[in-house]
Amino acid sequence: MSTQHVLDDLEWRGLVAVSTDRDGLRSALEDSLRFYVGFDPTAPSLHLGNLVQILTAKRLQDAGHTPYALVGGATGMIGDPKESGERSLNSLDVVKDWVGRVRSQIEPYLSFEGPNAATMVNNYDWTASLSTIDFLRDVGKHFPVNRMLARDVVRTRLEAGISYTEFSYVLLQSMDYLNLFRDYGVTLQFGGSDQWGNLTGGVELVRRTEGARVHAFATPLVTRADGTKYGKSEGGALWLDPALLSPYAFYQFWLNVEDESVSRLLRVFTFLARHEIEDLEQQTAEKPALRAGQKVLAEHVTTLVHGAEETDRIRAASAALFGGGELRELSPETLSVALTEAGSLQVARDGVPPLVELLVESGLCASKGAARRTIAEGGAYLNNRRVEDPELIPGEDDLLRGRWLVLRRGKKHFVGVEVT
RNA sequence: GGCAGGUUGUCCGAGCGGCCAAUGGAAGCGGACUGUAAAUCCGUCGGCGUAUGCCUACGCAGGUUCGAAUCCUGCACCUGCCA
Repeated sequence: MSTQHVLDDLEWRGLVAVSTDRDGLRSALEDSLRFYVGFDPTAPSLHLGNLVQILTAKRLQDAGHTPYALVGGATGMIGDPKESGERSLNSLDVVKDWVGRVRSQIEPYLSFEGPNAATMVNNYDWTASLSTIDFLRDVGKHFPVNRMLARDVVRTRLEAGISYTEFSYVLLQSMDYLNLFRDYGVTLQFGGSDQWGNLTGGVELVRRTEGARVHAFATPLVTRADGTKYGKSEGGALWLDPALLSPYAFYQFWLNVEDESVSRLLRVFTFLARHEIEDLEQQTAEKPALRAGQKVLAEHVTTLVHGAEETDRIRAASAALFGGGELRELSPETLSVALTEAGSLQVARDGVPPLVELLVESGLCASKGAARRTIAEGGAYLNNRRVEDPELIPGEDDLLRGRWLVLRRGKKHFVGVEVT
């Protein structure tokens, strides 16, 4: 696909935060190799952070390498230790359900045909029937506890407490690498940088048991320019499942990315060529107000995740709502598409409630108290005009095209009300 | 096992009998400025309510008191020191 070394491309995109022996990795990637990346079903959907791994896998596949996408039916039953504290265990049924969902979220991005077709694997297959004795003898023996205790996550957790279950997680993931090496000849694993300890655990296990040198690298954590996590201000994780985060909200997230991060995110999340990205970077630097980078980023990633048709509708919706034009002049079709994308609710014509209640019912405000506050602060708008009377009941005159009301909280939260 | 200290709102962290829905910081939310950006400034920040009103809340369960986040008893968990 490209004459450029795939490692150069990954590094240029900032996707390699840390790796095992770089020269070794480089020469390993000269030939077609088999690699794997794992996803634990710890939620009903994957999120933005996982998308980095999925896209990185695709980049490697496009470069001629063979992907093994692992879904952690076993590791998901355990949960890897995170700094904030012990996880609560999920039942086998829940995990199985999530395995299916996660799996179907990964599949669209990889090719399952051709000489380097992808394979989906589930570590439950080689873990479920493993006996404790075999596990402790064959795997446990290779893990010095003093080394395990030295890991950052573990050290942090020693204060607050960590169960043996989570402490043992690294053994399971390392065993995955060993299995995939033995069964499929996999010689590269990558993951998020918070997985580095687990990645090297596998590399070391393969070295100790098979005497083979395999590779690993970690992608950086995707954060805001100031280092904080994305998703916080959006009121939740940035899910890929449209049922958990509407494609409209997904698109808006990208469109609102701060200038400082556009370049980095274009590199990580798009398949645009280097010169196209550099061009956008220049535009962003020269005329940031046009937000050329954000627009391309939003379109590209939304198309990738939710498809071109959906993206078209969202673009139309965004233009209608944020365009600054008179809402009354929008065609019925545009209005309907825009408000359906942004989110809407239906209300009976003879029972239109006062503004406070509309704000709550639409989900724009969490409670009546919050709605009153918003109105008092001047943050409530009907059809893009500020409304200061909490008891106002929208009438016939307020209806756009005879049936729509556009409710807005703050600068950019819209909800449509369809009066039927 | 003994001794000492801790457990407060989304998070951190004050309060130590009434003036406490609870100081302060962070996050969040709204406004101003701008570009649906960042930074900054201002406001707001448990629920219900037109209300000086009611309800829920300071680890859990009881008790003392006219009145408790604040005092007492028991329980759970955490931390430190000694075994």
